[in-house]
This record gives sequence, C-alpha cells and structure tokens, in this order.
Amino acid sequence: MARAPSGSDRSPATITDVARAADVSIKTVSRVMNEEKRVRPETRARVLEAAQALNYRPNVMARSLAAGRPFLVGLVYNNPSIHYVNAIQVGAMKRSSELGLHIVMAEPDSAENAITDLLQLAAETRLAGLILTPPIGDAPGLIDALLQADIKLAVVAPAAARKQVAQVRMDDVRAAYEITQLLIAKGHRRIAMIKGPPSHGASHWRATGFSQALTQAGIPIDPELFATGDFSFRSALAPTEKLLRLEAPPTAIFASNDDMAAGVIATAMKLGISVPERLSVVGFDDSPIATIVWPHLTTVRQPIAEMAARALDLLVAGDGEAEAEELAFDIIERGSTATPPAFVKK
Amino acid sequence: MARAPSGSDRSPATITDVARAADVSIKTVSRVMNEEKRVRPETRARVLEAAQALNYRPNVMARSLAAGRPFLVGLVYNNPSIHYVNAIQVGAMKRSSELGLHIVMAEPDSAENAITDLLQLAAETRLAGLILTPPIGDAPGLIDALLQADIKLAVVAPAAARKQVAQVRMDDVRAAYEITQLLIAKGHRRIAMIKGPPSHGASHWRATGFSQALTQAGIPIDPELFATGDFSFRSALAPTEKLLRLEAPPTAIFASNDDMAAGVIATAMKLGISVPERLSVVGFDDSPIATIVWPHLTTVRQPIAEMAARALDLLVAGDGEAEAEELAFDIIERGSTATPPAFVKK
DNA sequence: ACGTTGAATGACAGCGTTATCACAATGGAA
DNA sequence: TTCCATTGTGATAACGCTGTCATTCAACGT
Repeated sequence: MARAPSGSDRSPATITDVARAADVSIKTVSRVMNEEKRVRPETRARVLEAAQALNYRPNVMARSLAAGRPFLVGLVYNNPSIHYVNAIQVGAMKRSSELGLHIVMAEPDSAENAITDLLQLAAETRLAGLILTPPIGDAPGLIDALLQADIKLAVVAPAAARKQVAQVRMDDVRAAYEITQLLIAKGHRRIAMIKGPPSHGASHWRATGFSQALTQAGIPIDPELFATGDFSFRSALAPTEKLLRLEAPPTAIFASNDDMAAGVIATAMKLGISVPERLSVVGFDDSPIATIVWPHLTTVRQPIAEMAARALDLLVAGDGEAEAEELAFDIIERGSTATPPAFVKK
Repeated sequence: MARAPSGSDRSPATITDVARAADVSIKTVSRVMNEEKRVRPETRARVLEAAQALNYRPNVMARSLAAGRPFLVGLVYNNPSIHYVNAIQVGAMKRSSELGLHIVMAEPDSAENAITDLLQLAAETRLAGLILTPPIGDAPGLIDALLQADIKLAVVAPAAARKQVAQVRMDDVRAAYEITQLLIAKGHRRIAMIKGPPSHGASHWRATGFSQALTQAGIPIDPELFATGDFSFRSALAPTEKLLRLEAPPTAIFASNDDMAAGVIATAMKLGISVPERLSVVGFDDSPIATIVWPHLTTVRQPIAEMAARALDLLVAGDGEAEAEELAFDIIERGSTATPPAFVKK
C-alpha cells in the first residue's frame, strides 16, 4: 500500500499544500485564512479542515512581504530600572499576542546610537512601528528622524506632547503633588527630593508636582534639599547620604522612583537612621522592589504595563491623527511613611 | 527643471532601486550586500555608493523568504526572577545584534501553553531556533515536541543533558558545594537550605551540592532544615520564618537564589534577628539585588548573560551534533556571612 | 589564429503569500 | 428567452530578495 503524503512531513505546510488538500486554489485558502467574504460556507469548512489537518500556519514573512502589512513591532527601551522595563515588556507582550503581532526588542546603548539602530531595525524588518519608552522617547532629534523615515511611533510617558505621535501617559505632576501632600499632611515640613535624570520627562513633571505641593502648603523651596539620581538603586546612595548629613537633615525624602527610594532606605539604614521613625520615604512606580525593602514603600502605583499595552493599541490603530491617552494612578500608603520626630515635640 | 527622483522618497529603497542607480543587475547588488566574491572592486564600490546614497537596507523578510535563512531567534523565558530574565535578555540581545539577528520574546504563561505557543511562533516566523531558559527548558515533553517540529534548540541550564540539543550550563553542584563549604569553614554546623522549585533543574543540583558539602564535613542532613521556594522574593518569606522559629534554628541559610536570599534577610530583620551576627545568609546568582539588600549578599556569581550569549552562538552554529558548554562561576563573599554566634562560645 | 579557461555579470525562476482581474455559474429582470 | 448583476472561484502577477545557470569578456596557451 502506497503511503499517502501524511501529516508527519518535515517542513511546515504551505498554502499550496492546503490548497491541494482541500482541492481549491491557493487564493481561496488565502481568502479563508484572512476571513474575506465571498467564500461558500462549505468551501470554507473544507479549507479549514485541511489547514487543521496539516497544522498549517501562514508564514508571516511571506505574508508581510506580499501584503505590505507588518507583523512585527519594535519595543525600544533603555531604562536603568529593571522593574520598569519588565512591566513594559509584560504589558506589551500580552497585548501583542492578542493582536497577532510579535515583539522585537531594541535596547540602544545610547541616545546617539538609537537613531541609527532604530532606522536600521525599521528598514530591515518593515515593522508596524516602534514603541518608545522613557527615556528614549525624549531623546532630542530621535522622533523627528524616525518620523521622517515614515516610521509609526507610540511614546510612553513622553516629556512633552507632540503632534503626529501617539502618546500614553499618566499625570505625573498630579501624582507627585498628591504624594507630597501626604507627607505634608503627616506633619513633614522639611522634605527632600531625589529627582530622576533630566533625560526623562517624568523627572521634570514629578519635581514640578513636588514643588507645587510645597508651595501650596506654604513651605519654602530649599535648593539644598534637591538631589538627582538616574533612577537606579545605586544612584540614590551618595545623594541620600549627603542629604542626611546636612546640618538640618530632611525628615522625609521623596525619591522619583522606587528603586531610588530603596536606595534611600538602604542608606538610612547604613547610617543608623530608622525608617519611618526618623525618616519617611516615598517612591514612585509601585514596582516589586516597593514591597521587597523593609519597611515597604509608600508610593504611587503607575500602570506601566497597561501603558505599554495601550501604546501598542494606538500604534496599530493609528490612522492619521495621533492620539494621546492618560491613565489613572493610585497613591499606595505603606510602612515607609510616618509622622516626623520633630512633629510630636511641637 | 524636472525633479529627478531624488533620495527623499517615501518607502525604503529596494534592491532594484540600488541596481538602477549603480547601473548593474539586482543580482550584483545582492552579491555585494552578501559579500560574495567575484565582484570587481570598482563595481563593488559603485554599488556600495549607490546603496549608501539611497540609504538602502535589505529587507530581512524578503531575504529570509528567498534564502530560507532566518533572521529571528526566539527567546523563551518564564522565570519569576526578574533579574535573571533581565540578564538573559541583555546577553542574548548583545550577541544577536552582533550576529545580525533579531530577538522575539516569548513568555508562555504556563508549561502547557508553551508547546502550542512556541510551535505557532516557530511556524509563523520560521525562526532560526529557540533559546529555552529555565524553567521551560525542563518542561516535560516540550523539547520532544519542538524537536519533532524540526525547531533548533539551545537550552540554558537544563536539568538533564539531552542529545540533539545544544546546552549551556554551569556547574551548579560544584558552586553550591563551594559556597556551603564557605559557611562550614566559618564554623556553621546548623545550616538550612531554601531550595528552588522542583521544576528548575538547577534547584536539584544546588541542593545536591549543598548536601554533599555537609556530608563531607560530617554534618548530618536534617530534613527539618530544608524548605522550598519558587525563586521569588516573596516565596522565601514564610519558609524562612518557619525555619527561624524552629526550636534549634539554623545559624546560616543557603537560599537557592539571591531573590530568595533577600527574602531571608527581610524575614530575619522582621523577626529582629540580625544578619550576619546571628544569621548568615548566602544566595546564588549575584543578581543586582545582592548588593541592594543590606548586608550585601555572599553569593555565587553566575554568568547568566554570557550563558544566553553562548546559547545563541550554539544555536546559529549548530551543525548537526549538539554541543554542551560549561561556564565558570565565582564565589563572592560579602557582608551577609560571618562566624556563627555559638561558635565563639565553643 | 583559435580554442580554453576563469572571472565578472546578468536573466530568470523561485520563496509563500496577497492582490488584481478574469471567468464561470447562478438568479432575477427584461 | 436573453441579458446583466452578483457570487464564488482560479490564473497569474507582484512583493524583495537569493540561487542557479547562462552568458560575456579578457587572458592565456598552443
């Protein structure tokens, strides 16, 4: 008995195989796979059956070559906070699989290389677009260069609004304002801030919200109480030590993200300053590290994963006009904040 | 004056554009781009110049369709340790850009879905192969299913050796043995271990090395001193508390990775047990968290990023026979280990 | 002078898919 | 009954590239 060409073939089945099996033309198979109309139900069923039997999956490369329709999306990041990156990835991947897209990662080592790298990536893969996450979304000239090359863009948490570019953000100013208010409400008056790197738009907004809250409470802004980190744990160490060794040290420190807040706590601990008894600490992001350090961090829950997911949506939906979307945040109070020591005396 | 078709065209230049500009056939352009021989230097120069002028980048999709040569590699992970995943990504991305490949991420939510997801990914994108990282590399049936679908595989730190599959590992048994010896050398005799999840091969090997060191030092193995986590920070909390509340609590705890070791320290801190004075802690991985917690962790430096990079190498090099490679580790002593309290009395 | 060789190049057929257009079959209106 | 939409279907040409094989041309040996 001659062996029929059964299913256990080597290389993946192609559209031709399915067409042959279903006794139709490849175009009909294509129609069925793309859910086009004008196919008789019984023909459709026959094709689907054949496809199933052969375990057929359209080759996305051929598909995108022929249709000009992309199947890849670039996710660009370059953020020292590993938790932030992870959240971005998780959010983007979840949505991408729902959309039938695949994600290629790009992590340019510097803003200068970013332009070249990303142009190359886009030219090579003809991808649907790029999702830029902080801080690359704010790299000067980058967006212009990419736009000029006709690459669709969605930017997560950009520093400034831009026409022609889809954007997903949250109200950093408001969030920083509210969490600073929380410290003020507890009685803190001498509050320091460890700002994020100037290259991140968010750094600026958070500092603004912080200052607004102080001003509104009638607390003078003391330049001595501002320091800057790069959003990494380590970058907060030295600045914190300097702050805590001040003649009049702060009773609370607002770190621009949780990694740095963890650095603040570590430094305080090293100097024998107990948190929250003698120093309150707040962070930003509600990343996993917020509940890893002890005490747990009072922080702002930022919907990072969701922002990435929405950015993807905007990217693929993006017909012409760039949309901007704003997601909500939450203030999460945990153990790292308390009434300041001076407060009880007063 | 009629405008010549200048460089600022819309869609990316194709091989035909370059061929026309350089006044050669597309095949010659192809030859130049692929650095084949048999092209006159001056022709090559002319083509390169035209390509440069048009900012031409070969379309990888068309390329891989035509040549059957892939340009994507799948990186599969599903690991609760964010630092581990990050290190894997960093290593893989670095090498992939050197190799001219792009990485698509896959994070199956469960071992069951993994097979379907990965088969689909592979069929759709015709990728060069998959890099499996723990614990998916050990998911039962997965490797067989993928192998049967003719997908090339490289596994990082697999539980057991497999023919036909490239592997990169380190000597977990030896590393665990050595770091346990370090504890023993300091005078610890009552040492607990928080094992990793049984789904990870490494969990088993590390426990083996641990037991070997104890046995060799003549210390009896006490089942009471073994606990199990899932490699996440949180999973170490409850087991540690249970260990420390034992009638005869351990003077040292060996956690199977750094995240869990951080959990051990956090728990000890919560219970008012100072590290390393009353409890020594060692971890495994030397992930960033090792120097974020206080005291810093004594741990095993595992070349995670490099393992991923080597896995990629093996994947693309892989001609027939599966190779296995073993990378070196280092023991890093930091502040979380000290002489046990009982030891001074003796 | 005449093959013979080998280097340089080009024509053209795929790769697996979608898009365009033509064609056959059906059904209703004239 | 004839004609024209309408619906379902199939040839066949792209898409941008590589592989195969043919072709051209100069240089060499006899």
